[in-house]
Amino acid sequence: MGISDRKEREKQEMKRLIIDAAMRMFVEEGYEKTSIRNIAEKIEYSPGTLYLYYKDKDELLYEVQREAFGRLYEHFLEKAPSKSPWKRLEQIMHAYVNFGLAHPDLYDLMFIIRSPMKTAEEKGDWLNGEACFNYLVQCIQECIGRKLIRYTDGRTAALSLWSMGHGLVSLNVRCRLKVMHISEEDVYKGIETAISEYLKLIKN
Amino acid sequence: MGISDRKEREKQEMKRLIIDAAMRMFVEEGYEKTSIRNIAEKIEYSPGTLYLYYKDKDELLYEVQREAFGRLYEHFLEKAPSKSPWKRLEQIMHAYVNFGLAHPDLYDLMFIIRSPMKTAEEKGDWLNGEACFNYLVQCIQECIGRKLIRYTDGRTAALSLWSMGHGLVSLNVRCRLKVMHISEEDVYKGIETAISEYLKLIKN
DNA sequence: CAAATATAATGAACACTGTTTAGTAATGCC
DNA sequence: GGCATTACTAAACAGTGTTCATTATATTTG
Repeated sequence: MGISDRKEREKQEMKRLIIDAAMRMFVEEGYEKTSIRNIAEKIEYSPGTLYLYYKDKDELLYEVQREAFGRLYEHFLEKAPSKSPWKRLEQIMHAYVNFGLAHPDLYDLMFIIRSPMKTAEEKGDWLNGEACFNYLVQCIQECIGRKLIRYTDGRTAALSLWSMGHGLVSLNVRCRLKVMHISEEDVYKGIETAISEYLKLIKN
Repeated sequence: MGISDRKEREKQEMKRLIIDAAMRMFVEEGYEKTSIRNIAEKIEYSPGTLYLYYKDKDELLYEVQREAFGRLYEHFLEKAPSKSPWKRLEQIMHAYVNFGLAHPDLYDLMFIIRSPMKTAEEKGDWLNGEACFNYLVQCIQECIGRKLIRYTDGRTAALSLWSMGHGLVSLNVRCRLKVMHISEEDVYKGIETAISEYLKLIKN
C-alpha cells in the first residue's frame, strides 16, 4: 500500500510545516503573542486546519519544547564533551548558561512558561528534557564517585547546580536583574562570574 | 474644602477595593486567567469603571506587586532580624525560599511573570522589590566586611545567593522539578537542604 | 470511466479577552 | 431649582482559542 505511505508522509510533512512556523514565531514574538491565526496565515492555511494535526496550542508548545530540548542536548554534547567529570561539569554549567543567554526566548519556552505541563503529564514523559537533566546527573554522579566535589548527595548537587544556573538565566530573561542597576554587558559578565565562583566553591 | 477631601478618600477606597479583589483573584486563579470583567463582576462594577482608576491590566499587576513586595519585606523583618550578619543571611535565605514555597502564586506574580516591567520602567522605580533586594545586599556587605563568607565581591555574592534561591523556588513553581521524579514533600526537603548546603559552602 | 465514498480543508460561529467611547445617571455648585 | 461636573455604564472593536457544518478534493468501488 504505497498510497497510505504517501498519506502518512504528507501528514508528517504538514506537521513539520506547522511546527517549524510555530517555533519560529514563538521565538520571535513569544508564545502568548503568537496566535493560531497568525501561524495559519504564515503557512497559508485556515486556522481550523491546524487542529487536524495538533489538538490545541498546548500540544504545539509541547512539540516545540521537544525540539528545543533536543537542541540543548546537542549543545551539551558539543560544548561539554570532556572525559574528565569535573571539566565536563564546568563545561555543562557554562554551556547551560550560555544557551540561556544566547536564546532567551527559547529558554523561556523550555524552562519558564507555564503552559504545556498538562500535555506533558498526559503524554507521561517529559520530552528530551529528561535527557538534558540526566546528562547533568550522570556527570555529577561521576564527580561524587571520585570525590571531585564537596556534595555527597547526587540529588542535592543536581538540584543545586541546576537551580543556580536557572536562577541566573531566568532572573535575567524576566528582567528582574534590573534592581541591580547594571548594564546588560555587565550582567553577562556577572552571571559568568557567579557560575565560576560557585564551581570553585564546590570543588574538592 | 472637606468635600474634595472626601472625594479623594473615596477614590482611594475605590482603588483599594479594586486592588484587593485583583490581588485575591490573581493569586487564586493566576494573572492570565483573571479577566478585567471577572474583577469588575466581583466588586459589582462595570468593566469600564476599572479603567477610571487604573490605566490598564499591567498597572493593576504593578500595584499588586508593590503590595506583594511589601509583604516579602515584612516577612524579612520578621523572620530575619538577627544582629549577626551571618545568622541574618541564613535567615534571609530560608525566609525567601519559604515565602516562595508558601505563596507560590504570589511568588509567580513577583518574580516570574513577564507583564508589568513596561509600567515599572515608566514609573522609574522597581517598587518595594528594591527594598527587599537591598535587605539582602546590605547583609552581604556586612558579611564581606567581617570576612564571614568566601565571596569578596558583593555584587557576585548577591547575584549568586538570590539566583540560588530563585532557581530553587521558580523551578518548583513552574513544575520543572518533575524531571527529578520525587514527591512534593521531598521537593520541599530537597530545597531546604540545597539552601543549607550552599550556605555551608560559602561560610568562611 | 462514472458514481459513491472517504478524506482534507475551510469559513463561520461561539465564548471569551483587554480596551475605548458615547451616552446616561448622580452629584456638587451657584 | 437649574447648570456643570463628575461617576458610571453599556455597547462596540479587534483580537484570542476552539469547534463544527459545509465544501472541495482525492480515493475506492461498481
